[in-house]
Amino acid sequence: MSSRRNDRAVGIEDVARAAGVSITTVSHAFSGRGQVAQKTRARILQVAEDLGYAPNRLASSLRTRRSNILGFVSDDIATTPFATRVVLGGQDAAAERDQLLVVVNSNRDAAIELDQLTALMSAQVDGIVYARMFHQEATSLPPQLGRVPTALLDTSDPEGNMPSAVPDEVQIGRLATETLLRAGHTEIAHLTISEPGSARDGRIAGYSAAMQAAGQVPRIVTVPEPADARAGRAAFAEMTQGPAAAATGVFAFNDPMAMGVYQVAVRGGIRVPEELSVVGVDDFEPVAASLLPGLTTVALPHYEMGRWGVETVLAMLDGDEVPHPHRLLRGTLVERESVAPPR
Amino acid sequence: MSSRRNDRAVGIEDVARAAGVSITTVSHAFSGRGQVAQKTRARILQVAEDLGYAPNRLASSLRTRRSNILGFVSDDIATTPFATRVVLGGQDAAAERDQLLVVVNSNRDAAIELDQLTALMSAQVDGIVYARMFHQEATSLPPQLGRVPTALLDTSDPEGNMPSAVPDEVQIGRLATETLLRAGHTEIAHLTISEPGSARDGRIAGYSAAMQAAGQVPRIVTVPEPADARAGRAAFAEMTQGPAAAATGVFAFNDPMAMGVYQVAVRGGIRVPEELSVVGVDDFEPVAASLLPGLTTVALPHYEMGRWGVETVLAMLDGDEVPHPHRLLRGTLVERESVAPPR
DNA sequence: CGAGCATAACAAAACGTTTTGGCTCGCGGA
DNA sequence: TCCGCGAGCCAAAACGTTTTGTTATGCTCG
Repeated sequence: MSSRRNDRAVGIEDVARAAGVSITTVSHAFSGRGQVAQKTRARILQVAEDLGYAPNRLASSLRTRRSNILGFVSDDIATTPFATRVVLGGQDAAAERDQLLVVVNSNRDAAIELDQLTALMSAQVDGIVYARMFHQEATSLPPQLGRVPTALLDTSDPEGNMPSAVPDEVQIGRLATETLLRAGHTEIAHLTISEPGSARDGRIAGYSAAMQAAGQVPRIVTVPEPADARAGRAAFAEMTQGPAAAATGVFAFNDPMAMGVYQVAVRGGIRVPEELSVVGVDDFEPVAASLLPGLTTVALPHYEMGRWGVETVLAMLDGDEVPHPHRLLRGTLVERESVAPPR
Repeated sequence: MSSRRNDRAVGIEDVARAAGVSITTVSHAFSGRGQVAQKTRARILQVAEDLGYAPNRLASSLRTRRSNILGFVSDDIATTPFATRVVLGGQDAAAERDQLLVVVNSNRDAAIELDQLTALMSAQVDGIVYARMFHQEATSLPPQLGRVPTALLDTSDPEGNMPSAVPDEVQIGRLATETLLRAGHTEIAHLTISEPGSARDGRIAGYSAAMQAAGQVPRIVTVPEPADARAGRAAFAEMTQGPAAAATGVFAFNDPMAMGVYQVAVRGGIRVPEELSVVGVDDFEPVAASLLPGLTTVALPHYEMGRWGVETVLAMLDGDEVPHPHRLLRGTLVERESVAPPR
């Protein structure tokens, strides 16, 4: 009733008529492309404003062959909360550059993924950022990819044609370990999972390197489970029975595992951080900040990855050279209260 | 090198030429609209397939005045993890109906929100689902809204023009309370926040109603803080000092607060669920499932809200009557191990 | 045997922009 | 006085579809 929903929206022609100029001139006034007198331009803009004119992006996309839409496809946005942050980074970068971001997720179903990719292509997206939250390994990428400028997140292109960004897992492992070393710990255990993967392997490598550099012996405890609180409990329990029982510092593969460590520690009367220092990886707020004491942890560069993804695709569209065909993004330390000097 | 990226994409005209028919006939063959002989149709589809033809949605949108794009605007997708689930519900519903969903979020900044709404309108979205994760109160909605079919989530339209859906907070409060009652508890406290809001108020109402119906006296403990683990700790500590000290069951406003209860309980040597039963609200997996013991909690109908949103907008576009102008969505109980009969 | 009628196909207009290639002034210089 | 030129504007062609209105081709029926 209030708004006249059924009226044909006001178009460039209405503005032209109202301003007493041609369509061409209105277009020029907006884009600043041709020659249009200051006075005319001002009048046109005013009229457009009055009429509430907003250019129809569909039409202009059709003509310019540029939709200003980017696709963001992820294999899992639901179960891992980190996905949210990479999407967020992508959205922010897209918004800054006036692009629309269409986020689709396949729930790890290859068939769905293919459908969605075709849907995106059909919608004439200018580019795609493709994120693999789940299996990070460079398994075969969908063939649809690459018909349009594409950037890869959390995975890489076996053929090396597409730019990609992943977290620098080795640096992350080193940073976590060094945090404990710097606090004065010498007996430091790394609790992780047994299933190989670049996150696991890299963090182990970083941990080992840091320990060796400090002249300490690495002690790695693995459990054959998904990396959650239960795994943390199991790993910590196992640690206290083995050669790493004397550890005063624990580097957990991720925050949920660190949470598990807290749980068995508190039950065993072990106080964090007085008797046991722990550091995690993720900075998954609802967990890390809620823990008591707050968990010191290495934040993964998820937001940055998202940004990098759309910025890179945009750069490719502009014809720019992509500076880093494969980029490692650093983790950063978030200090809370779970690390203290050993007694 | 592999794909010819710069070639003009194959269009309907290429298919027509290759199949030896007119553009019109190709279009008909795809849409099933006009009269086209079975044989011709089959040939056209085959040719299209061979050529890898996919219709240009931009062009068809322009012509049909239907973009098949929906906007999903949320005021906060980042900090609340629930947002993810409503977005997911929306995405699934959109994918099923072959719509693209553009998710934008304003981080609670009204100016940004306005920009994004204009961007969406300019992109000719067919409809909008507008979610208010943050302040649920029906504060003034942006005027841009309603120029296009719109559904509201987690808020409602003061003027009653737009359909909306919110969680049935009263039912949720009642369900949580009844879970404890059913287990045999009679002394049940409700830990919540002091700042009014429909979630808080509704859950209090549901709690009180359930208690009264059971002939028990409601005991509500409030703390003036954001509803996180810290608040849970504070509320539980306060509870043990007051008239509710004898409570054997606790209904926490949400999962993080329940987590806080766990924390002070374990420190006080109170065992969950043997000596204390607790139920939360959210079913925020990474917390609820990780807690030890697993938290029994009422899952909010977020995924359903997301679905409802896009389905409702789509129904409006189809000209259907919307059956529930304002809809209450029920929470469902997720049973884990934090509830047991009192001793 | 011709009128009437499906069926199958097509040409052309439209959707709302951008862009190319003019056209028309008015003015300065020769 | 005429030419050349830049500034300012415009008409029309594209972009890739859908849809409207038309035409051609048999067939059926009276």
